[in-house]
Amino acid sequence: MPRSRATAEGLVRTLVGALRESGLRLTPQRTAVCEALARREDHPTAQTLYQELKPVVSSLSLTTVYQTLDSLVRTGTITSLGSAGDDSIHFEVNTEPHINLACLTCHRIRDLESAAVRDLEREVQAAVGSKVLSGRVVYYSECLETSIPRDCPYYPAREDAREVIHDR
Amino acid sequence: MPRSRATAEGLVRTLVGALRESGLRLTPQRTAVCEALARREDHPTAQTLYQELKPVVSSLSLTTVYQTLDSLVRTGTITSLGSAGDDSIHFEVNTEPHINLACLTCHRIRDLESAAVRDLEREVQAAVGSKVLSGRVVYYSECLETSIPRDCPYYPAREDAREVIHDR
DNA sequence: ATTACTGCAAAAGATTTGCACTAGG
DNA sequence: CCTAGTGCAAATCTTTTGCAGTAAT
Repeated sequence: MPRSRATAEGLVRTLVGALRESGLRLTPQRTAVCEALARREDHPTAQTLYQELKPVVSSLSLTTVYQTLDSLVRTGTITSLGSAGDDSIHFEVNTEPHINLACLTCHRIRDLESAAVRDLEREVQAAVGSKVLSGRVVYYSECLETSIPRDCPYYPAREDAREVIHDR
Repeated sequence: MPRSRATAEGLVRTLVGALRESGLRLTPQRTAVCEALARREDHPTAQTLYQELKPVVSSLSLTTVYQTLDSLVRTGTITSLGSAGDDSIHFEVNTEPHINLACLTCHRIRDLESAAVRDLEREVQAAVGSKVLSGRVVYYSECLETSIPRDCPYYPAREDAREVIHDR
């Protein structure tokens, strides 16, 4: 289900707000990154965001994308999911407890609703003295195993297919 | 709870056996990596294993450690947990469904029993058509938040202080 | 005005790869 | 034997850092 415009706009406000509240300055570059994050339905990497934004915001550097993502992670408004079989870090804007299913074929990540994950959060926090900052629940599925690549939920597994699929 | 000798020996057999059954040759280097994995109680990285084994098995290269770990992951006998706040990949020998709690201070990972995680496995497999190969449930806690480093559940970061210090 | 933020280029690291040699089976 | 496996060094690639110029507040 695609994210509604209203939701996306709310997200931008959340992200930008988080930065401002952290005492960080509101630059056009940072705003652009926040907007892209709110707009996208997938789990982009720094490179992905950079490639998307660079043509539009020519005064943008990869360094700033990394820096902004880092700041957002520290505010807790986005989450770092780690690798999805490729070797780059994917980010998650959906902070609701849920399952991430990473496809080792196309390196895309799908979100799954899950009641059990909500229990987990509680379980973990209860078991730990220190504060739990974030968590990730990632499962890996190998679409090639089906012998029918098309069975990959995100088929076709092309690197450039990212913008085509919206199954967040 | 330390791993009993009997368990550790069983583990070595499991790991070595998995390699053999994959049609891979049994070299002293691979055996050494399996033994180290079975012996350790933590979640080592390739570098950690290399540093531990190199003095003993001088004919060991980092390349081989990586290659062996990769093979083991593919057999499903060990799991890749991803980063723990440092930028290296930690491996998990315990394939039982459980929670991994990573400390962002010392970059070590603790295992937590969890009934909910077992439910998760089922939930995920049910929701997906393709085969789920592996999964990881990792939560991050920031011990520094307590302002008392000693509150880190893993403090002090003694024996493998190498893993502990580097804060990229 | 301050001084945080930015882009760029270089650095840092972790992991991978090419290759010729070595040794399992 | 035969070819998979190995070490080494170089290569890759992602993420980080140093620095001097630029702009948000």
